[in-house]
Amino acid sequence: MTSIGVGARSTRQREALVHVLDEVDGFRTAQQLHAMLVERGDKVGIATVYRSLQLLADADLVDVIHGDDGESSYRRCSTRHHHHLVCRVCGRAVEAQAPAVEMWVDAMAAEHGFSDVSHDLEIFGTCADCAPR
Amino acid sequence: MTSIGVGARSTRQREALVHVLDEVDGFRTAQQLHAMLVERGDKVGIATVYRSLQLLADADLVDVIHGDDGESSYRRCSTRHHHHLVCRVCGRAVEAQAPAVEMWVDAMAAEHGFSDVSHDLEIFGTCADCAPR
DNA sequence: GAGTATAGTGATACTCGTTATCAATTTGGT
DNA sequence: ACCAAATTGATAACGAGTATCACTATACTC
Repeated sequence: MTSIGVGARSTRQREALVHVLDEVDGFRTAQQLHAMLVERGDKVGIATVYRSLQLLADADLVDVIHGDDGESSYRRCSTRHHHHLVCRVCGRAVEAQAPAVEMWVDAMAAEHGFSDVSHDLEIFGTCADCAPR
Repeated sequence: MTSIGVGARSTRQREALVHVLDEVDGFRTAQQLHAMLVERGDKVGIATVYRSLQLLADADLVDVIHGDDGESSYRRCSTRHHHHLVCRVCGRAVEAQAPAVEMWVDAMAAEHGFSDVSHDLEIFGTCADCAPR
């Protein structure tokens, strides 16, 4: 059994990436994750990091957020639908569910005749640890 | 008085961009807007389009959304806080306000000790006109 | 355990959206 | 009209992410 997905092979590189993802509880960019792997002594190419992250994302094993600068950040998380409260400074994230939001979104979309609806809600702030005293 | 912001000069290029933005009610990428300007016969460099869009965005005169592919789209809109229901196909957007969401977000952030909180909520779907029959 | 089809890897070239550079031009105020 | 400062635009540069392709590792079969 692999931690990646059905039909995907278990390789040293993928295991290492999953291991690193499990070590942090915040969002990290592909480049940051690659740097962490190199620092740990795991030799993994940057292309493999991108490919594996895409696999994980497709399997809903990691969440992806798109920053204002267009760079994507990744984080291991639960598979059921949820939103994030993300620290702008350290990337630490808190998962949250909001049934009220889901309902409002669905009603909104239905009212305007939109189908095949999805949504994106991310909350950004500065966490207590990173706040200037 | 300029339509761009305080301290900014009113130039032919900026007026043309604002004009084009007013013509469409959906989100458009910088490249699409540039193409529209060229088609209209307005000679504007692509760099100026990017610079002007950034000015408008900083002045909260246009909204920006970041697609999954990292490309940004822009749309002229009201200055007060709101969310969007955006058609994936044609870019058409409906503005909406959701006090319930705002309240949930604030409560959520306070509960976890986050400060300086902002949020992003975009709803994507296929509008009635673009839906396959 | 050896053989093998095939998925995965990685160095690198490439794409493409966006930003920086900088000389030439335009604007707003005097 | 004059001038300082802002703006423009052609183009070079940048950077995240993807495609290429020869080589390697994995999983499966016998």
